Amino acid sequence: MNTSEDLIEKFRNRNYKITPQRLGIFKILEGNLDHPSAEDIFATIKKTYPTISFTTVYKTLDILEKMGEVLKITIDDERKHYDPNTYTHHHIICLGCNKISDVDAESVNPQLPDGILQEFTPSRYHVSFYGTCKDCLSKQ
Amino acid sequence: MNTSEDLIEKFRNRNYKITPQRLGIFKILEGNLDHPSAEDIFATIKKTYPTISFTTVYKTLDILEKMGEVLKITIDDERKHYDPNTYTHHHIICLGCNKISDVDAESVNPQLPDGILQEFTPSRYHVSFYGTCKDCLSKQ
DNA sequence: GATTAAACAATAATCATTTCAAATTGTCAA
DNA sequence: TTGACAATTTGAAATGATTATTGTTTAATC
Repeated sequence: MNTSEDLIEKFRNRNYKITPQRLGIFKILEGNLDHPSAEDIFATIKKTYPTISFTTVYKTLDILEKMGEVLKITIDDERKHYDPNTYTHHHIICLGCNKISDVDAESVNPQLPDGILQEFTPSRYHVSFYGTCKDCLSKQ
Repeated sequence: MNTSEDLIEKFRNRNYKITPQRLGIFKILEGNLDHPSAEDIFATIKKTYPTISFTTVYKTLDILEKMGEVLKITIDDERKHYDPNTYTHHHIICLGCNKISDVDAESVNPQLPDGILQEFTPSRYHVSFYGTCKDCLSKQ
């Protein structure tokens, strides 16, 4: 997973400018395991950078996604989430509170049947587990 | 997978009315393997039922989803898709043309690690394979 | 056929996301 | 260190998917 410094370096390599806004977003993403939505990130950065606009957040996330430095997760019906951990892994989402947690890739091992391989060339895959978390279970 | 008659029966059991519009939607879904979006379904039914409104399509799909008779698929960034095949299975999506195809469940067999099972009670899972289809591959 | 609750169509509202034009700001060379 | 320029930020407005509202119509039941 990238540190802010990694991302600064990678932005420089592509001649993208390092602005305080972008730096703030990098810091929020650094080591983040919470799978924040664009709105979450906007709300967080606004505390230290009150004038930042939503557009800037979206654009920066878009750049990061196109660079392959964050993953856009579409497991939630409501909104998209961003994940700075680009190493192959999977997710479990609680149907009660929508919290998303990580599942390591090694243990999960889905197989693609031979028939499909003649029609498609897969490049990656993602497993979404749906269920109920401990907290939501105890509330029921 | 449900036939129109199955859905009529299930609607009756819940005291939902059978209208020509709903019947039209049932027929479109019957045996459908194309994973249509709400817009696709709207466009199709409009040919035989030009006065139908978008709202009616959404509401009917919403009822069907809540009844568990169709699945709402969120694997496409752009819009949601509906799948009348509610038997556990998975999907492969072409990154070139966004076409979604089915993958049978038996062959795919993801495992959820023990550690996670103490935190979450999974109820279902879904695997999304991403790749390039034969057609798009030949175009490159 | 009359009654009534449910479903319809039309329209407006909402929500996440994108686009746009103008103002601002990093960057780099002088 | 400064100035120029292109990239970036901003705020507002647009978009596209989806949901809510509201009168009108209709399916189901008698």
